[in-house]
Amino acid sequence: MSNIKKSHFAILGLLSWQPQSGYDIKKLVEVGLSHFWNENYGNIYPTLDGLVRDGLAVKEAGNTSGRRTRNVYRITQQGQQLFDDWLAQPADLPIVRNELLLKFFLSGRLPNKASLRIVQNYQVHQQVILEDYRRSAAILGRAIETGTYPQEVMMLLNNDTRPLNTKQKARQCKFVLLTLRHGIMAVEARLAWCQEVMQVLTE
Amino acid sequence: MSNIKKSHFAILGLLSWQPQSGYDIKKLVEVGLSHFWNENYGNIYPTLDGLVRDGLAVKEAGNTSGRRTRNVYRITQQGQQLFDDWLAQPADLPIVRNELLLKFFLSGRLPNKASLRIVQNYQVHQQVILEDYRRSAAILGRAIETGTYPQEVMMLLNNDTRPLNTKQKARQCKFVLLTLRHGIMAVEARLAWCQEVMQVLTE
DNA sequence: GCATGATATATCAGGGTGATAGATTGTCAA
DNA sequence: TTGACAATCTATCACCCTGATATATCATGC
Repeated sequence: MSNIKKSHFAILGLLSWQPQSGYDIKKLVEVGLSHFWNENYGNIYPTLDGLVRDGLAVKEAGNTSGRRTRNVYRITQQGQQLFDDWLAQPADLPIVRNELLLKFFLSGRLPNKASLRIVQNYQVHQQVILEDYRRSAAILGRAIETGTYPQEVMMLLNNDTRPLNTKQKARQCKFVLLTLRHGIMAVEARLAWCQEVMQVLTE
Repeated sequence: MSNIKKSHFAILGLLSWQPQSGYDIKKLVEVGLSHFWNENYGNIYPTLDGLVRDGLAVKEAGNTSGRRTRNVYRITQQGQQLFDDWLAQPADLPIVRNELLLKFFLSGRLPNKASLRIVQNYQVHQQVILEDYRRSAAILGRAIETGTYPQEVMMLLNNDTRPLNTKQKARQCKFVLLTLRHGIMAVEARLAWCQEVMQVLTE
């Protein structure tokens, strides 16, 4: 039962965050949640259909302001109830699949130079990601401090059209920022590991 | 092409580490690699069959010292070549699926108390894992320092039967320890995040 | 002798994956 | 204005991967 329909609940939960389309969900996960979650179309659309079938969400005609028709999904009270139950359950441990670390581990048979090359590659990639995260965090932090939400903030929330009151915005900003902090600290830890390993392997 | 046969190469690489059975592979991954990789039987056995079919590994009758027959797989030169090529390719970024963080994120709609409960749950679990990792790291560190490899070390290497020379043992210990350090630093970062978030949400 | 647990192989339904097709609309420059 | 291009949005597919479980053998201890 552990992994069954985990994405099911994830998508349901994202609808509880705000009503949105399948495309919005994909974007939101890509932009703001990518450091700890992922979803793809092949899963999103069938799941949304399933949610509607089970009465956990309803399909609405989205704001067609000039654009093509959007299917916006809104969570129902029944869906909200089911999601809240799931939220109260203990969660499984994080699942990590780190190909770079696997390569490092399996490079032990070769000379140190090969292992070092892998670590350096790791370092470069994580450095880029770190700067990206820090930039986003700075934008969010500034928005929360000043209480102003410019375009670039709303893009991080993937919410450039729907009106929200200030309190909602501040709350959303806060939780995106807090989870982003998790991503930043994870990346910093990886970079510290790179430093440590390079020292061990070159001494 | 990104994710195709990633496990394929992982298993091939584990055979390059040392010849072993499907059961050994499962154990090795569970014991020593679980913080950054996972494999399961449903994937291991078909993959091993495939490797043999493609001439990348050979199936040998394992040491049946009292036990039931073991199918031990040994990488071929062709397999080694293919694996080394893969090792030299740049790796994809780490994939993380953190259900706890997802729940935290989606609990923003509720009072702080709900979010705090999730973080506390996270903290407890990671604390247990950290102590476990630190225990293993201490054992490995002692073995490398002293050059002695007691039973408990060989269990961490999942190698309690096959004879290896001292140099090989030391090398294996070193790389298990180095990757374990990655796990430790990742868990420490998560715990630091818990601290930070609890402070923010209670102030 | 018998319960229990470790060792070991194998299989399966179905969940999850990336890639991509296809349709529609905004934009911007030539 | 027209055409190229990017962005928006829905949808589907083959295949990989997952967890759970069935089956069998052997060691151990009581």
